[in-house]
Amino acid sequence: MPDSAPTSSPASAAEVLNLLRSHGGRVTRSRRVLLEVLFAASEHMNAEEIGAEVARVEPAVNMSTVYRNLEELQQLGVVVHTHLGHGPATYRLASAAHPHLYCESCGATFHLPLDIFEELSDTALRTHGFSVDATHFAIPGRCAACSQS
Amino acid sequence: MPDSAPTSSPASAAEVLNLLRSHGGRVTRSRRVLLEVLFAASEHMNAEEIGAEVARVEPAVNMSTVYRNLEELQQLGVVVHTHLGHGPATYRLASAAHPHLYCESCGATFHLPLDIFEELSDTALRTHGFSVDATHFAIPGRCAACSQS
DNA sequence: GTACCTGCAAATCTTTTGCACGACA
DNA sequence: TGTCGTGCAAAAGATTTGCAGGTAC
Repeated sequence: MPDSAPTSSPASAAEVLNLLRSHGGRVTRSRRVLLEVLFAASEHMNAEEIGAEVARVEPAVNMSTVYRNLEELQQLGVVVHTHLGHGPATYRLASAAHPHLYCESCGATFHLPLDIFEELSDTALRTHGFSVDATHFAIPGRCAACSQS
Repeated sequence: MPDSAPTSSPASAAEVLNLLRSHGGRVTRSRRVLLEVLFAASEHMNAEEIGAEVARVEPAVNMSTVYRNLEELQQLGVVVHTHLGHGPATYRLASAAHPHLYCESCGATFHLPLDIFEELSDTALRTHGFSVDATHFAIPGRCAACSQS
């Protein structure tokens, strides 16, 4: 299995299944449903939520299968995971990745445009030769409501 | 026990012990040694490393005691913890807190001056009323060496 | 003396892994 | 048919918690 292939972000579950096949993988029920869930998701979902959603269509999918398939899809570059503060990782399609603010007090999250990281990324690259990944961990802090109390 | 008191960062273990006492806490051997370890630390240490270091002076300190005391000190505002990528949290004196870059490939960390976050913090505050905590989670990415390969 | 701390063991939560069986190509 | 995927159960790692006994003040 190759490392994060720079694929041109597949736009449907069917395309990802083809990609899987072309990498020697097999198309199974749980993979098909997992992908449908991910393509239908509007919000971040953690592994358990994804498993629950998959189970609505395909009961008794095991969490280990969910984790293994999410890992597989991450290696194909189709899926990424993000850490929002403490607690379980959240997963989504790589094409939908973006930076987040995460309130450590109430758990609220806010989406940010990628360019908010521009200056920081440039500085990190210039001073340390370091390439910033702005989407893997949320920026923690306190939201407006929680700052007042 | 009060929430994160805005104390004027104590400069020695003895000062923190006084602070503890003034909050109804007691000065115990494990607390004294834990503080000495933290004041002597030049690098980030995770809970296990701290426990090992404490055990050199005071054998058989239990990890649960280490965790409980670290938590206590965080509530007093004396200690903070930082997450460097996946893996255990690292602890240090709040007065020594600063942002980090963390290489997801080799695990190397780089210290950053706080002002590298200035623009991002300003934007988050202006657009979302959000106060960024730049030290709680490291900025992930790839260091210069790992970017080449 | 009493409230607070500690050790010990067990529980927690998320994620990973070993193994034998079942299914896609 | 042979390889790959799955379920199940158990392990893993980091941290938390309940409880009974010990200690600072």
